[in-house]
Amino acid sequence: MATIQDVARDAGVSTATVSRVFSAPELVLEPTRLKVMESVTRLGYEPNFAAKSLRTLRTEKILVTVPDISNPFFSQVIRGVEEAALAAGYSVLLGDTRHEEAREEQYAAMFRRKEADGLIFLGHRLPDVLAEMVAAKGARTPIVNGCEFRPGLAVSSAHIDNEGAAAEVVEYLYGLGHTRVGVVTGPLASPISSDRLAGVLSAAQRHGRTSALRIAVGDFSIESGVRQAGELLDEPGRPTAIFCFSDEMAMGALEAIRQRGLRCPDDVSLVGFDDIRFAQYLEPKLTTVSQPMEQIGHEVVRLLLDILADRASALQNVTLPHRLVVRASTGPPPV
Amino acid sequence: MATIQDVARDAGVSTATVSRVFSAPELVLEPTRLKVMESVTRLGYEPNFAAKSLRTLRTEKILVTVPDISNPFFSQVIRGVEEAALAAGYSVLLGDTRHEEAREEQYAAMFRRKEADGLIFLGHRLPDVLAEMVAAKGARTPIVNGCEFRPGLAVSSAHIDNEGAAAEVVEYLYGLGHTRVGVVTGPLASPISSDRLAGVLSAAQRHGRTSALRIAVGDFSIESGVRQAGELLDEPGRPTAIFCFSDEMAMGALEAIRQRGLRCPDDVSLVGFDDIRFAQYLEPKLTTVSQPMEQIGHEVVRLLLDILADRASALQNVTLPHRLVVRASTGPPPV
DNA sequence: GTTATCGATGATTTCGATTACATCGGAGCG
DNA sequence: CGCTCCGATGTAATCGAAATCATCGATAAC
Repeated sequence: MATIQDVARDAGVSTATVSRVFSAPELVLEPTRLKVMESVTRLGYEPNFAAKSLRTLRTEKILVTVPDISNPFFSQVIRGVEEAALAAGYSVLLGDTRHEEAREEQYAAMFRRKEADGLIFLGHRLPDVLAEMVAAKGARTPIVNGCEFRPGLAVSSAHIDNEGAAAEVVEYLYGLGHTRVGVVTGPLASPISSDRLAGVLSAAQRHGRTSALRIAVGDFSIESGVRQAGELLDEPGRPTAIFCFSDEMAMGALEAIRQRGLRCPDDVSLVGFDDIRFAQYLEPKLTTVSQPMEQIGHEVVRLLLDILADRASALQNVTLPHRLVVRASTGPPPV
Repeated sequence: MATIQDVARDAGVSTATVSRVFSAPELVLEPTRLKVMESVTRLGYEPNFAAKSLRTLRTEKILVTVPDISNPFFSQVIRGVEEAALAAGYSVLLGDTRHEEAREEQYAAMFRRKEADGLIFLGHRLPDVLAEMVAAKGARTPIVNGCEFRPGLAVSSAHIDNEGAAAEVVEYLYGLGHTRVGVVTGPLASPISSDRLAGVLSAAQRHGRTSALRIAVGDFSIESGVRQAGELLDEPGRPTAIFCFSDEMAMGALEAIRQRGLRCPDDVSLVGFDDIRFAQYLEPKLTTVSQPMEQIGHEVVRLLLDILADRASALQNVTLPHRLVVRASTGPPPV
């Protein structure tokens, strides 16, 4: 592959001029520019990325870590990230952490090695080395959190009002006449789960129905939905409505409901969370909380670009709008 | 951030020794190594990636382009790619092309700029600039194709026997007694679709039932499944079985079946393709062709690593095993 | 005892671009 | 007419690590 020297020699100019043709064309005379461009195309020159990066200390890459790329919720967020990043001239380095701390740290090391200009993490944990960076550089650290919001982390973030959304769901179920509500949460270590649970509890409290709540802890997977919803259904005083903290778990719950010969929503109402593309094609179509997944992706990139461009002075924790989408999986409780 | 010079000074050795501690520790005496390592940890040194990359001409990155990351089939393949790449010390640069040629070319340029050591593309198109590289360097070009197989492209690939699998499905349906079979394909420009269609046609021919076939062209999306399957169902002489070339389209077909008050499999049998995680949680559970998605990801990385390590002399087109998974969405035709 | 050999380490060049600074010729001004 | 200034371009330092080649002391061989 031709280098900038080859082009300079071929065009009879200095390397500085060739460089300027790319990075500041207004500084070079049109005839010179054309001469250079001709050599560029003839030799098939492309600036070497590593050399440029070494000199400028910029990689034009964003590292995105995600707990599970095969989860449609995350892959949709990633899609938004990718789109916004590309539009701003950045490309996306993907890290699937598989919920494992070891991998999170592996990617943290990549970031420290300056393999990316910024980091977007969609999980809830921030490896220690990165927490140190944040502690040292504060709001100027190019690290942003997506989907989750944990105040202690001291990084900017974009997410929905998880607590409010969950409360809304419970209010909605109470409004339909349900009293015994089962909840399948995600791992409680993540704010995404604990915030939603807080919303559930506060709604239950408002209605004095805390004791009629049944809580089961899942892990956002379909299988845990089958299992945990199944346990709720098998308890005496079966809930007439189940609220799962992800659509995937709701798919599992639907399976558990069917396995027991029950019908949804006639015997058990079901609510999911996320509104992944498949939610509206389930049978029955799933009532769920819609999250603006691509928008979260866009927003999180915007926050990061602000930091990278030194436009961000303070932390920003952006709350994006959610929406309860009522479909066919919910109805009044059986009489 | 500390540089190699800082460490060398701090440890009282030359930069060469520090470098060796990382890249060839067996060449340096244990006491020296420990002394260096101590400085490394004290200063929090991490080798600068761009500098290393410039010198070695390697990026330890694999660029993966995919037509749609939010498609569970692709995200599962990506998962396999990511895993295998990480295990080999590579990280993954993700490119979502959204089926758009412009984006494919944008990523092709990245590859030419040497932002990645190798390219895995999961679509069916190879941008011209890359085709030129392949033409020039032959089987040593670090470009590999996943999921699809187009002989003309002259790159190694990993995929299933799409033609055989599709033929198998049709044979299975004929075996159940179906005679009028509808097929919803993907875009015929991609071998993934045309190969499967070829399989369908050859099976139909063997049974002399070509004229009873109904073909509709979809685009792999749920919505196109609803639409195209709907059209097949509305034609006179409604098919008693529908074969969709993706599970997502089968989900759409299921919706179309329900919209018409028909039941699956009693009135219409349904077969999908891919066996995405959700297939077995649909109602009815979907009969489909299982593709080893993560394995395709692993294999494609292996092929690429072979090329990068200069172990690959000839093109390899690896066919991985598929499996027809019979579930509840298929049965004998109505009497 | 001299020399070839080898293992450990250091000095220096190199990778390919960016960029601060230098240069040079011509326009503008008094 | 001479000086300043400016626009266009060139020169050369620089980014941080890797790798080649040089060095030096010690050991082994004869």
